[in-house]
Amino acid sequence: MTGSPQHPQQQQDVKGGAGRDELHPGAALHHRPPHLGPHQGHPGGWGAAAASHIQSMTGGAQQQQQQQQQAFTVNGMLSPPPGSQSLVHPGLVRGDTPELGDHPGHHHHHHHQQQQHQQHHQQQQQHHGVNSHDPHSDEDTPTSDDLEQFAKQFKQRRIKLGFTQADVGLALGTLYGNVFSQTTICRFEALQLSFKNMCKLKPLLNKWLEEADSSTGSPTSIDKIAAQGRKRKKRTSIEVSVKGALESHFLKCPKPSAQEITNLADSLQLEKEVVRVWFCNRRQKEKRMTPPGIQQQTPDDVYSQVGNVGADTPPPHHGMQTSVQ
DNA sequence: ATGCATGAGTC
DNA sequence: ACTCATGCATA
Repeated sequence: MTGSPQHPQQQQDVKGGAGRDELHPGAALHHRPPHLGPHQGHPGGWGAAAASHIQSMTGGAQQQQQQQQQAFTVNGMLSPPPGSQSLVHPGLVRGDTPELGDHPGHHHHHHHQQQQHQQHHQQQQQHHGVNSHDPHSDEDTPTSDDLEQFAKQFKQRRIKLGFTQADVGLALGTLYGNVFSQTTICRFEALQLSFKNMCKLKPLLNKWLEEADSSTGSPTSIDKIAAQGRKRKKRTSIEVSVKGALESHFLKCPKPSAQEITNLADSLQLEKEVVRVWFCNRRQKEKRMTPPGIQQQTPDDVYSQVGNVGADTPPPHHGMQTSVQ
């Protein structure tokens, strides 16, 4: 056995078809210190929402868009833990805006509605009177809507250019010195990062877009940074039944104490660390732009609920649907 | 595309 | 110990 560990890392990206060689960053590297914006203290829940669910397939320039849809109607009316900030569940419904960069000419909308609850404001700090509301400006802090637009456009162009998410990650390394994995790029496109994180990555990816666009067909020097030599714990696979139990507890108490965790771990026969990490990750998920529980409204669905219009459309339905794709 | 995991920075 | 950014490994 020769032992060829071939790993079919097939991505949904089409590469090679566009005759893509190594892209060459003729702009060399600008040393840009990765500093975070001093604003946004803690975007625990940015509670931003882009309400736009009028999906219309105009034309045929519609790229494949299949995102995750964790079907889990979470926190319908759970009791907020004392002392902790109440979980704001942004009823964020991602809508597809048919107007993308490839559609120059008509741009009409802008309905950014920042629904902020009792939480302290954490974003949208535009003063100094130096910035205007220009969605194309990369100077001011973008809004959730802008990020959505950008992410969509980014994915489209990336695919069009024949680059994979991994390629972009490496390219960013050559351009800025900051390499990113396929995972991060993927999450950016899927808006699965926190608002703050999205804002940080947007300029970089935007720059990459310009570069890739300018030097179309130009070669690049792929930098392969291999800094791998760590003993990473094997990924623990948690059974679905156990996951269900964890989720149930999460709904009750998203932040269990150490004792609770120990207790839970014992009940489920899992390591305490595993349980602790699970809760941490679960909390992070809630804070993403596309929080679990949201369901994308497909054009078909809009007809299924038209019989409910006219009222306030109360969402007191707490059903668990296990539909993941 | 996503689940589990690591580590730096905070509280 | 938690949050937050990020990624390896895996489905």
